[in-house]
Amino acid sequence: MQKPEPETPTLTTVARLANVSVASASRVINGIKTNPETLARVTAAAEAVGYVPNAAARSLRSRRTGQIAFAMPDVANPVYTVMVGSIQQVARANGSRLILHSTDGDVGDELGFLSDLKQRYVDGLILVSLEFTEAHAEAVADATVPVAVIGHPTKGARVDTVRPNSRRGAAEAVRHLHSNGRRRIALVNGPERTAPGSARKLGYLDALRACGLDRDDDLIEIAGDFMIEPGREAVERLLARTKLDAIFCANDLLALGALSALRAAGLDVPRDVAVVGMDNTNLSLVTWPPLTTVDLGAGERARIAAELLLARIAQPNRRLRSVGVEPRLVVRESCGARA
Amino acid sequence: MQKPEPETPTLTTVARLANVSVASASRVINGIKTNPETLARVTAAAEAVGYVPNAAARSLRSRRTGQIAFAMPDVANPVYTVMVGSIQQVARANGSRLILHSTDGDVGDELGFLSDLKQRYVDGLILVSLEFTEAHAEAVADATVPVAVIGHPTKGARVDTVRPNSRRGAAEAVRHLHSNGRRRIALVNGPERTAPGSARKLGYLDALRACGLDRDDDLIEIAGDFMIEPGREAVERLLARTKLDAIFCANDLLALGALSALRAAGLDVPRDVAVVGMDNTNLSLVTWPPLTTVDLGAGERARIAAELLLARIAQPNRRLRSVGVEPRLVVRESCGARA
DNA sequence: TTGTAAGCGTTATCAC
DNA sequence: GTGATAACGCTTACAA
Repeated sequence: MQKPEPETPTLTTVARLANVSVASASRVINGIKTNPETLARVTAAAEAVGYVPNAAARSLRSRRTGQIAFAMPDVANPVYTVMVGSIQQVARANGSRLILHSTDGDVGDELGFLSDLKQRYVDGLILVSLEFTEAHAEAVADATVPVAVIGHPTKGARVDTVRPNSRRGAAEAVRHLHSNGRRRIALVNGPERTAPGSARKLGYLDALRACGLDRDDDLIEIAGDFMIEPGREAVERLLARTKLDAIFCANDLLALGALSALRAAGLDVPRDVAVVGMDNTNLSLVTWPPLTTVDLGAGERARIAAELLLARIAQPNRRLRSVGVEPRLVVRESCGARA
Repeated sequence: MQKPEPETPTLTTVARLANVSVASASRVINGIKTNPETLARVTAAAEAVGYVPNAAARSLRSRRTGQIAFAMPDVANPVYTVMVGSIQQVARANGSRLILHSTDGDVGDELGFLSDLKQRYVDGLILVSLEFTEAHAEAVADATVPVAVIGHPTKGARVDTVRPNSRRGAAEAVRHLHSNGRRRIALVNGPERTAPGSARKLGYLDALRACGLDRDDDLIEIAGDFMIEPGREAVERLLARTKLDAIFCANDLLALGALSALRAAGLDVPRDVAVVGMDNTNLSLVTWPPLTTVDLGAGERARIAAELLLARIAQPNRRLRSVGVEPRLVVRESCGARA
């Protein structure tokens, strides 16, 4: 009962069947204006044999792959999931496919991926890098396809950029805590060598100054990573060494860890300790109590980055652009006023 | 200051520089055994000009793209995020790239994607379909590249398959509730036309029977989708019409919605109402109280699917395989014993 | 408007 | 082992 295995039809097959040249067939397939007569014949022939153009041949010749890539630190962090959704929408509207790559925040892996771009399997890349180095700038420079960065590239890097303003966002969060009567406000940060880590610390310090609070390094704790478990451990260390009535966490995952550590310590949120996170991920809605957090516009940043990238692919010499997206405090129950 | 734009080097460039034929250069690049002398020369030349093979040309000739695709219903559901991570590991170990596609559970979109496969931009597909129809089976049949399905394909579909056992998982969850003294156990299900929807309902009914509980359709509510908000609404409807002391939710997202509705109604979990979810997503750890749930082995299923797919790509005529993954109840605080 | 023909950059099949 | 050379399936000048 083995089927006679029909050869996959090529453009030549179609052309022959329609009694036209491959050139004409190609034109019809690509929607280039042609005589209605031949158009009909080619369309019919293509339909008849179930013709589908071969992607490799097409991109070899046209130098377009119809694919863009998105490289991010961590697929499991919902903030990037949101970005993926956003980018996929733009890509789909453009008829492009999306290639995903999770770098685990590893600089070496990022550089490797940038270098892979030279294979030209993709028309461009959207990169989220927590730690954009000079090496990144160089890798981008000889990448042969355009790169759009979400984050903070080094000065002079030839990339379109979408910048969050997490410094201001962090400051807003801390000021909010202060205005609710909190005075011992801790910072649970991720690694400070990263762009988010350094910006959020600066914002925290900005706000302390603005509120007339003294900086107390006992209130600053660094988690090994922007993730739940490190967040929990960081808060355990904090609780062991000092008193506090509020914690600003550098992202929502850290905040989830914080909530869990506080609960384990028998502390009530927000009565004893208020907590604020950052990113406004869907997780912040399902914690108990619901998490006050700072929305850095992940979906919007990703959408803009995708649009910038597609625009540059279409027009490689346009001026570089850099767009900022402003933060927005989202108040929920995790940081009510002091009892 | 415009650089003189060095042409992107091709294999010909390298061959000329190394004073060998393109054929030899190609062999070296592909690690085919050659005279150490020429090997050295080619390697040096390639290095010197920064040669990188062109993906399109390569796959046009070799009929391999080095890419696999993963199509799932919803990027935002953490259960699929876990799968993505798992698949990416296997793909990376194999030197393959991963293309992601979110179908929104839309059957039409799934069929469209299957049909796109004919463009051959990918060596194979891993598909999660909630509702695998005859049309899917046909689309797969003339797909020109292998497909592995996570879920329940129709009989006779020519695909490697990884099956969850959510029927048994659901039954286990409900039996657990019963053994904790619950007697009015509700089911919050997703659409029953889907495979998970129908399997989980069957499991629920199995367990009722096994525990000697009567079926009461007032205790069964269907959410419009396997998501948080529909889960919340479903529970509101339930509470409005009947008494209950436990809810089995067909996935974790529904359970999050349930927790939120119960809280809003002033009910304590687990004292008044116990809740069990399904999928053991990372969300189940961060709710309050932490969610008892059924692990259907998402990561493992995805890993196996990826391995089956790669094996078939390497060996298209091997026997079709179908692997089952068994569920595991994960007990947390959301369903303690009756007070 | 349509056809002819020249590649795009590789890999694979041959002789040598 | 190595080198010509013919594809792979398509797009695109250019000529008709």
